[in-house]
Amino acid sequence: MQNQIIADIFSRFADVLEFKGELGFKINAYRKAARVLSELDEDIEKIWKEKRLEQVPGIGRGLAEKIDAYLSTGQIPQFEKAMLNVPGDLFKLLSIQNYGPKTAALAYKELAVGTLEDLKSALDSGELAKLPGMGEKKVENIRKGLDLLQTSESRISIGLALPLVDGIVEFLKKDKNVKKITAAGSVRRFRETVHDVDILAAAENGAELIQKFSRMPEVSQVLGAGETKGSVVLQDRYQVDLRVVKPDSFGAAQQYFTGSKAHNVRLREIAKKQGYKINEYGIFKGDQKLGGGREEDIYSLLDMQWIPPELREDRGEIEAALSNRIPRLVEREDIRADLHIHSNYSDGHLTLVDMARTVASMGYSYMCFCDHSKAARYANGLDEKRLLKQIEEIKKLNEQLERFTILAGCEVDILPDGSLDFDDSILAQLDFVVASIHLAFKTDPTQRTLAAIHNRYVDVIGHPTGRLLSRREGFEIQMDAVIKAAAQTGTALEVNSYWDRLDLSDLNVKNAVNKDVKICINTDAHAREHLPMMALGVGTARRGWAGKKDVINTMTVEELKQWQKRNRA
DNA sequence: GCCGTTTTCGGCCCGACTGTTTTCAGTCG
Repeated sequence: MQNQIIADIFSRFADVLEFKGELGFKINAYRKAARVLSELDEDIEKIWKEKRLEQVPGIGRGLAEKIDAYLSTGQIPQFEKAMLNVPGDLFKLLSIQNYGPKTAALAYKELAVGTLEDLKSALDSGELAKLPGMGEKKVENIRKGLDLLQTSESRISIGLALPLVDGIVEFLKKDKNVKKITAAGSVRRFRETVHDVDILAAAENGAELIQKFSRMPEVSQVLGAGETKGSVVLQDRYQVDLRVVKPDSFGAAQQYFTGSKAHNVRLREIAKKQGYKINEYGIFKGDQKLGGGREEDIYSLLDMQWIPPELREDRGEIEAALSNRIPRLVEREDIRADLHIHSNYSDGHLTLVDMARTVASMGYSYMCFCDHSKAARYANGLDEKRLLKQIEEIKKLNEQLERFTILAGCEVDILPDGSLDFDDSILAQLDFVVASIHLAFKTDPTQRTLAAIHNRYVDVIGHPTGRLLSRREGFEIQMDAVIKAAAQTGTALEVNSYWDRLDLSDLNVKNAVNKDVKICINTDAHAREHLPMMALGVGTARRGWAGKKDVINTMTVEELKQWQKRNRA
């Protein structure tokens, strides 16, 4: 798929246009096309061959011609030409806070600032300060922006951002001035990684609260602090923004600051057509404020369903809400079991009984131990003998339990030749089987996964793409083929909730659910503290439009056993 | 650049904060 490559080209071209001072609308057109392309589930090359490019939203005649040029010759002449007179490091330079396209263009023209090193020299020598419109503070802010770029995390995993938000919310909640407070932005939408953390509060005295916020002990830098908006850096790494509004605007502000930007733009266009105006203070007709205290006010006045935050990405949710087709998404409370949990039989930290007790205390009605198989030597994987011993121990534990069931399963390795690490005669003795790739990532992961899907005992493919958000791309696996095969056999695909995995991703979930493939949301917990990450997996599944019926671990244990018969019979 | 039950031309979301201004431009979300 060349979709992402072309999306990146358009996105870079938008930067170039911005640097050259082109019209904002044109720049937006490129950015929108880049976003649509990167989220498209169909191969752009196929669409191109079938001459359907202009049917893709955001692609018109001009961009279709550029895609055509790229796919036939590997080049876009306009882009090559436009690249000639821009700084080599333009894309890095533009990512510096407080150093926008206008300033970058001026510094390039006057001082030939083309790289991060050039910029640092121009700052140190005082040359930058001599440019028109530059003052002492502006220069200082650019220096801060450059420092921040080099020290801060560019994107934080949702698994790290959520606890950060919770901590700040708890701290600010103690202020009597605060009427309401909540996460907003991409954290509320449960994006897998976030650029910064947004918090929204309702209070009468905004300036006072923002002062308190900017003086929190973890704050290492204050980027701004006004009456409604404060922005700080925590521990030199994480940017956190706080917005404060009056209580009667809280709902409108929640809508506004939850985004996404693309979602909001669409919503405001619709509002405008209907004669309304939306901003962070409310929804208005003329000078009259019609609502804003509750987020539902906005959507209902526009004659559409309220949209869960996880769907607000302009991926079809607005059309669905206008025609009453927003699905009832899976919720954390729907999850009856965690079906991929490790014990100290392999590389988990707890004994079977200790882990089972903890899982049971979380309100689940059953669970499954899935320890590693023997090929996973680094993880103390189980051979046949130890696996059978574990099955026996689980049987005995079940005899002592009421109203909670432990399933005996395994996370069996998919070997480089596509076979599984245990024979079918062993797998047949298990209650539940997750099959995963842990080694030889470059050895034909697609064919190996397909082979595992076709094994009658495999219930779920574990972390199907193998990605680690902070460390590595997934292996090169053809998800469309995997989804198609899973649809045929009824095999489920895992949403692994571990903060660094979130695998499947939201878009892959959406594609799978569209093809009626079942999802299994698991924590892959190796320790007690991993269990609450179920919320991250549920958030990811919701972003993929998954409903309760799409998720197998919302079933009762009896229903699950019935479901397994589709293959095993 | 895209797009069209107001339009094939003329629209294209809306506001806060900062700094350097003396009424506003640049940046950001």
